[in-house]
Amino acid sequence: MSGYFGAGTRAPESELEIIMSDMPSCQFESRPRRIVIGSGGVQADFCTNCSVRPTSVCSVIEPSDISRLAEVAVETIVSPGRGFIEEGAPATDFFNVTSGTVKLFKALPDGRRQITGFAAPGHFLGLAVSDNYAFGAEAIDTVRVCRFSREKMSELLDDFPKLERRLLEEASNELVAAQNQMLLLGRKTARERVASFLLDQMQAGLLPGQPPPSGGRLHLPMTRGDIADYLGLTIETVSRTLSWMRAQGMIEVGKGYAITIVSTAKLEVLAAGNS
Amino acid sequence: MSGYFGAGTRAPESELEIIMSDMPSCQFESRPRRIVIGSGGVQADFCTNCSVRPTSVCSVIEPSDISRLAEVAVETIVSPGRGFIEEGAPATDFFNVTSGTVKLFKALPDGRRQITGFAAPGHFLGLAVSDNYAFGAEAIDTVRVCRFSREKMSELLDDFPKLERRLLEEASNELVAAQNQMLLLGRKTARERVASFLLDQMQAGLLPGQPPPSGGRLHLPMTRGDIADYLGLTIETVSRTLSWMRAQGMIEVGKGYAITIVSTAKLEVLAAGNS
DNA sequence: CGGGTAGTTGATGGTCATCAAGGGGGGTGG
DNA sequence: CCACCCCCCTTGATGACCATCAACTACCCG
Repeated sequence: MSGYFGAGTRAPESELEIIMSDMPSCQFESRPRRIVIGSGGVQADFCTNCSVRPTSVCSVIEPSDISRLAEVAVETIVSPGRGFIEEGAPATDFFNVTSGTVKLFKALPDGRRQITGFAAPGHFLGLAVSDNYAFGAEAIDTVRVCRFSREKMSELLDDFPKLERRLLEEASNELVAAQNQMLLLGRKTARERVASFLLDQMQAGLLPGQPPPSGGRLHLPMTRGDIADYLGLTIETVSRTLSWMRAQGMIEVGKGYAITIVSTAKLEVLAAGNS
Repeated sequence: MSGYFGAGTRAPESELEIIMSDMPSCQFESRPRRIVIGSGGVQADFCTNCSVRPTSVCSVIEPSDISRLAEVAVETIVSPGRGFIEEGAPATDFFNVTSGTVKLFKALPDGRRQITGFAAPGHFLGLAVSDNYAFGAEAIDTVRVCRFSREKMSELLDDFPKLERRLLEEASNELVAAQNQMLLLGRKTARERVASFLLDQMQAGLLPGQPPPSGGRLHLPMTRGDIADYLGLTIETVSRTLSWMRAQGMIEVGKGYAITIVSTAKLEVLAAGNS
């Protein structure tokens, strides 16, 4: 319970904590400054009213047992650019994303970085057998997560076998995604990678949770740099490829983080591996 | 039970089946010709004497319940170059590798292939939520696998909660490996990739199961082509890189599939990301 | 208005893929 | 037994794709 979450003092019964952004850029070496606001008894409806419960691992807990869940969950707000899991640090907690988008990554000593995935609301984080986190996690926009201590989670697993099966399902899904990403990183060209990425993002938007399905219009929360680190490319190549796709009439690139997919068909041809 | 395993007739009580290599090269489109040799009642010691049980998921089943395991397991021999899981085919079975090495892969329509992992004895295959396999699997050398039908496996999971936890552990380990591989594929140079691969292979050799730990001497069962498809490179680049490492005094390249690691330290410097 | 971040576009170069040729080993059949 | 073939591997020559370096714009915030 000490360890990564640093030197802040926390009333054990608190139910909301905030990891503030106190530096302009994300220097991961610095510990996040945690500020606790609000404290008091645990609310019984804390989980009942959770917007992502239907789509998250928590859905397997019966309503009658929800209080058990609420007892061990600590809601945490992480501001944009803030890291809340440090690669290699002792793995003390599990997390469940309830809003916002998280990037998961691994890094080499010289700073090269690979984003291994983006975690949207409903996503469960921290599956690792080792005592240390195998990856880092950082908030892209403002993120809310439910935090569970490892011990408490272990107790929950003992009491709710369904939870374990659900986690296995979650892990299996991630494995499939990881295999797809390996194919992308190992064998696809830059154009194919970007096309695959855009289609995946559209797919993710159509799923439950997340903003409503809008006709080909994407609002990507991540920067070009994040996309590059996810696709194993550079910022420039991502930018150039998007420009090329726009010139081909496949997409429209709006201001900020908006991209509109004009021709899903053309992108699919690309993503499947034709130039 | 029909489906991928083709048109062979099998006595339901048989306990050993063989997937023969009946073609010089591995044409995956052809169904493996399955020949059943030996039949009769299930042996109680079938699993008790299994060499990989201590290191596989089966280890969580108590000796008193071992017969339950033996009832649903079908031992299968797959000859070199034979595929026994086809990407996209209905996922009817799970597998547990008991000897030999398996390559797991995904492919693009034009034939580009990415090997997502090698499965050594003790490895559990087939974790997928979907009704179809997300990857293909092919024997590198002569492989023995224990095959479990999906339904029977599901029953086992209901009866042995420990099994589920063990599978979750297995999946988590694979996820960590997949994340490492994404970092490798997305951000490492050819030299770094090959160095990482050699070190990983040495590590795998030191683990329980597998041949005994020998001083830096590796016997890689896979071809250069497999290594290339695993590392996202070409055969030529793998070959050139190995030659370069030999010239640097890092390794010795023996005949066949033997490689001796001379300087682990130099390889580690490389793998961590220095040129 | 100045500084910082994010993005786009251009010029150039390096890393690795591609094309090509040749050697060595294991299998089969004459 | 040797010729032949096929596969695997190695090494060389060339070129493409994408990274790197660099300049410029837009935007946000003080």
